[in-house]
Amino acid sequence: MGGERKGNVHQVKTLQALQVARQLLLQQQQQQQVSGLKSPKRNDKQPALQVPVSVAMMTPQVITPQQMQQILQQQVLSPQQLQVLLQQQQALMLQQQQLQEFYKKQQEQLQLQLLQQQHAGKQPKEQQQVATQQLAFQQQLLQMQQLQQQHLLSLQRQGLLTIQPGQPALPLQPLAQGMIPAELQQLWKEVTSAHTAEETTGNNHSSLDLTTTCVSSSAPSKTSLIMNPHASTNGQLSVHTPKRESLSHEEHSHSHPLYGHGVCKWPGCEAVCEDFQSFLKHLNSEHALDDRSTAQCRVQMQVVQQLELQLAKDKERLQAMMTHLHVKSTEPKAAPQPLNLVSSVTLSKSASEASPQSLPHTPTTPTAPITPVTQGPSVITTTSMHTVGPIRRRYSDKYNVPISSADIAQNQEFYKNAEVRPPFTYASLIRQAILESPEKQLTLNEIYNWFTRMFAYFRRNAATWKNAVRHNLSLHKCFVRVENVKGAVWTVDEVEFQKRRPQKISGNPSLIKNMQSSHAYCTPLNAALQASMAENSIPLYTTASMGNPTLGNLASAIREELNGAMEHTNSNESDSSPGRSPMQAVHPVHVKEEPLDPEEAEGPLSLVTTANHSPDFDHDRDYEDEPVNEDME
DNA sequence: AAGACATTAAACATTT
DNA sequence: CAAATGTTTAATGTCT
Repeated sequence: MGGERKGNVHQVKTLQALQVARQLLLQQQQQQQVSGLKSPKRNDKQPALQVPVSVAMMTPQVITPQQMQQILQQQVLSPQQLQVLLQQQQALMLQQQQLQEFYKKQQEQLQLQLLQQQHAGKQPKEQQQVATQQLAFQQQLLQMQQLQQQHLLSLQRQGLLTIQPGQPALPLQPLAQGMIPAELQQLWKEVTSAHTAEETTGNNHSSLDLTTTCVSSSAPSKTSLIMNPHASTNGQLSVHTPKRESLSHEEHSHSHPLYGHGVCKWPGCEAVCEDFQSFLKHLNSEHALDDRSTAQCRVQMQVVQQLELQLAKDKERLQAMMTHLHVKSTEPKAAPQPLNLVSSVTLSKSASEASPQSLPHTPTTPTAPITPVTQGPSVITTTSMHTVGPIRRRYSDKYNVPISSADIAQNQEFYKNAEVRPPFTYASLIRQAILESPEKQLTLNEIYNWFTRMFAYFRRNAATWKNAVRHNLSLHKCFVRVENVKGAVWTVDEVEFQKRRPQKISGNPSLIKNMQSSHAYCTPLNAALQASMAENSIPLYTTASMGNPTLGNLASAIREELNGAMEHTNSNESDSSPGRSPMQAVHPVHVKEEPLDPEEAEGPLSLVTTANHSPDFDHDRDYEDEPVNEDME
């Protein structure tokens, strides 16, 4: 039964550092989330409550803030994404405000009527009638709001969120506590019941009352998640009017969360209230517990929920990252301690076990001698370095586990900074370097640069690995040297390259899988990718064309849905969506069939050359200047 | 246990 | 000539 992974304080903190925006909304929850943790899964030896704490402590020690930042920036949410999110929210707020104003007027009139009637005789029945009228307005308003919300949600989804059907809003309570006064808590409950039900279940509108009508609906087609962002599953705002009966209008407002700096903090309302009294007055009059407020509240809840989900995911991811990093090397340079492989063990649980002291010495971890790996079907690809190819399995992977790396981008970043030997063969790396270049050809020196740029590990022992690179270039037929005006450049003969792959990795399906996942998206992009895919996919599949990318997307979409990971969509190409059947290997598009003799044919590369892949990246260029390496050896 | 590959190291050969 | 590039050969390890 598990409780998903629990959030960890430290993670939250880290996130905050980077994402100030989110912080605002999350602050409250964060504290409560910690306390809200329950059922600490099996933690080896610590009491449940300690878990989060211990983890919190560990982080800072293990990873430097800079590192974390880098990681977070790339992985979790790009600043752009954040901005988008923020903007959207703001937009929503504005809209709400406008609507409110409009609505306010309407209401005022009604209120007047109400008052009159009340005056006459406090007849609840009459009120009800009036209320009915109000409902008409409210209904409209709600509809509009819902539409807005839906829009927002869909946007969010596109940009960075996925709401998991299976994951009911995390800690609801905290949420309520954090920002909703007592009276609203009731409201919350009401809403929640229906809300959660729908969130989790899908749509059962059974409980809807007024507004429900328009919104929601649309059976969430999983496939559409990615492809049609508009059909947002969560879009269903399932408005079920809480016809709440009695609410304690006695807001024990001590320090009201809705009041601050002399302004009403009700979403979309910024009414200025001189003092607390006037605020209360305002609150009662303008934000009485009516349908409008309810709707607003709901919206807010959604927002919060979204954020919470996001946070949860990010946390999880962060956890995985930390675990991963913790395992491999604590810090880029001089990593005396052999890192503990500990954590990696169970990603899911990582949190709990992330033992307290991240100190160098491995804690009594049970799973001592484990290789750093994740459990599931992990992948190796890297965003930019889409799949490098054959993995160099050596000491480590006896345990058949492929290599960790939840996120590609991660890896890349990771290798860039950590002096960890990349698990790929020289040949693969060289090929990767070449294919990544706009011209698909590099001079030896450029290859060197790529190595040093992409891998911290290769910033040492230059003589050694450079020799290896040279050796590989000469040794393997797949690398073809092409004379050039100002020298010679190296290119890759994909056919040749593939020729020798077969027996190698064939055994590892997961790898294959991985590779492909990345294709789907970038297919059109550059041949390089395709080539890389081909490489992995092994000759066997080569021919099998996957035809429509739709499938790919679909598959990944579903996949995503399951995993619920998809925020970093923006990385132009590539995307790490694990999963995909091996048979869908995409075959290299331009690949020429016949292996020509590398001997005198300078054109072996014909396969690749064609691609005029977008020069989007010139990044290669800028490295020449910097002598980076050399120094050391 | 053998064979295929990788990685390293190093001797040479060629170019720049 | 020195350094950068390329080629080769060999020893050693890792897998399958």
